[in-house]
Amino acid sequence: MSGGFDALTRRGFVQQCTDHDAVSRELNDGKIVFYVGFDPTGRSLHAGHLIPLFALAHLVRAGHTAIALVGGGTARIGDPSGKTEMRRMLTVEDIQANALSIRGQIDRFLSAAGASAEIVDNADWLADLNYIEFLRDIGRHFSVNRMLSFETYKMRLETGLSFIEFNYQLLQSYDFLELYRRHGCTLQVGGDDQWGNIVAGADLIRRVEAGLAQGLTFPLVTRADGKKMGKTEKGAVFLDPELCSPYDFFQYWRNVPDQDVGRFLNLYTFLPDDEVARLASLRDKEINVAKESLAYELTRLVHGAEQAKTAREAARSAFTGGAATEGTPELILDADEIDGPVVIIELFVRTGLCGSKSEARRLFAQGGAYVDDEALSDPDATVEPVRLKEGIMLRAGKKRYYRVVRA
RNA sequence: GGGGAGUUUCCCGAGUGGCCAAAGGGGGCAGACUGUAAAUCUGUUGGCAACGCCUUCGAAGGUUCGAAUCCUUCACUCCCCA
Repeated sequence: MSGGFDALTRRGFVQQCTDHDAVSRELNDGKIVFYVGFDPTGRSLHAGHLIPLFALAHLVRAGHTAIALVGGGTARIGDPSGKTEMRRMLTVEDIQANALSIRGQIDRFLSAAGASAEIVDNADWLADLNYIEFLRDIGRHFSVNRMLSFETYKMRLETGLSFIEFNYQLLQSYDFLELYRRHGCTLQVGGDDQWGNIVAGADLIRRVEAGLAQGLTFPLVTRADGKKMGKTEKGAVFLDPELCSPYDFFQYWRNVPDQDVGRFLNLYTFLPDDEVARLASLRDKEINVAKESLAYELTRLVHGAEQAKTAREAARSAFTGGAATEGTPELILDADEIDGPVVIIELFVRTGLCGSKSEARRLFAQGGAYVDDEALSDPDATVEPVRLKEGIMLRAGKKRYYRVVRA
């Protein structure tokens, strides 16, 4: 197995390298140990973490050994890179719980992707560090002058940077050193916002161990329409099905801007190059086929083939006229809470289709409320209990569906 | 430690005693157009038992017929000096 670097390049994963020649040689012809870090600042990974996960899988498939580092130690500090404000501090318990669930997600994704990685937590070596020793052994290698010149700190110097966050780079560099020592890890990969931290780590290894380590970053993916990648009105596109249902996950990718389709197929699927090229060349209406493939492939990797098929079918039937039943979110009403006609506005609110009754009234007034594909305008409209037994399909606007049934 | 500026509805940002549920922009939602895309145009955007009522302008008090706007204390943020 080889050609790891070429594969990454071809697919658009390479943004910057510390030493292009060395990195490409090692990844193409050698077998190395590399690592990528994930911060457990939330309970679930989200769309933004997919790039490192895919890159990791590509490299493992090419014969390299991967370490996925969960930053249970560094999460206690917060990475200022690319941020405008300090993050809310999390409790140690939260971080541990997050770390646990993120480990599971990494495992699940990688096995679906036909790869594997050793998962480590930097809390193991950071949590009990001795401050004085750390300053003497590690801190002395860092120049404040040089750190301040890094782009990642520029923004924060405008708005304010606390000392604790300023230390983040030292800790991440120390991680790299620690993995170099323990596992012979000679490459760190990560998003381009991590460039400064990665370079600092490679420097530290050179200074302390006289060793040679490299770094490689991925582009920070943006959308052609300028919307934030992996963000919807409701929040981030999480991998956890409880935070973002497989259907919503599927729909997010199904609705990506045209211009992004080719690039995303390369980054977010393992479809072979020629298939990607074929799909990416589709135009106009046809491009919807490509979008569906993108959404299906990615949903399959994250949620499994069953969920992916269900989501695809639900989406298809929802948008080709007939309202879907499977895969559409469903609200089940207890029989004993129904004792007469039910006001439909209430149902829009209960299902979460509308955030409040006022919002629901507005929806009705603007002609965006449907029950079983019939537009409703009367805000006082009700449904008979008999009909609820069969189940009714609520719809808000063109894309949001919810099924309501009486138990 | 000293001095200064600030904290407004999802975000940015106006508003300095009644005409303020609070300008404008962004975002969101809905409608038209479409390809479940983009762009564009229109409407809408605190809540409710809704021509009225209730809650909101960092927190708590106070002045006033009446406060986002004035006073007091507290919290947090930023800037300058040490």
